[in-house]
Amino acid sequence: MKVNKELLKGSTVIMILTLLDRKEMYGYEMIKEIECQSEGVFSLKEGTLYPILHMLEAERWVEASWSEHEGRKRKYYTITDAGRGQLKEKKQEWNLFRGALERVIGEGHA
Amino acid sequence: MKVNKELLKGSTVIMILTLLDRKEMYGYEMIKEIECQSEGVFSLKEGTLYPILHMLEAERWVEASWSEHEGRKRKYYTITDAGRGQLKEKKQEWNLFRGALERVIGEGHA
DNA sequence: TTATAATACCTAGTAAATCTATGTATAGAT
DNA sequence: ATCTATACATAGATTTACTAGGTATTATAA
Repeated sequence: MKVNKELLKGSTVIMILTLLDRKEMYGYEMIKEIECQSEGVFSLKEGTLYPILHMLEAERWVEASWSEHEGRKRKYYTITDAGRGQLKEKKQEWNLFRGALERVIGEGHA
Repeated sequence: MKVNKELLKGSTVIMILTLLDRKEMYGYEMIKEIECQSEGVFSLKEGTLYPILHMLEAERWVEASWSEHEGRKRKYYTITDAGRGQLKEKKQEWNLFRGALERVIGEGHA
């Protein structure tokens, strides 16, 4: 499929980039935030999130820096300009996907 | 993730079951129909569709029967009651997923 | 005081979904 | 005669996310 292949990856990446577009965050915090904001629907696993964060860093869509908070080491991520561009693209992709699926399954008039 | 894992499979299955809930169809026809109704966004490959149809049949969500039309053999699929139940469930799942994602990425107020 | 839960990061291996590529076969158009 | 469209099918590769495991610190409860 044209969009969906991107979407499975996209639906996670789009959430991460959206959070980082609001403020810098660390991985563990993102998991809790996504769980909270989605009202428990998404419970991202660490084994899912961390590899994605490393990929985002390799793509230069985010930047990471270590800092210490109350004896704990945290890796804070910030979004880059390229990341903001990607976010915009992925949001358009999501709208395209959602619109197309709903045309097929007939939401809005069913 | 709780929903997404189901959704990648689900987004295709939900479309197939929706089509079959309207009328009986054969595989090749479904590909063209989905492509048309989604305005070209989804172009399901045969290598994707046929294994799914066989799975749906094994799950007893659809039933298949061969018939001939102008010298061509077609395998027509019809939805079962169990299939209609699944369709209802998958539509609820889609709404849950869409709602949760949009709460996180802030559509509706962004 | 010791065990457990919560915080905070990481990776290897596995499972699941879809795609690519390929095969068979017929009908119609060029 | 060859190419395109129709119509089915499967094997293997790729991609994505999960499971399961590992390290380490702090706070809480038994």
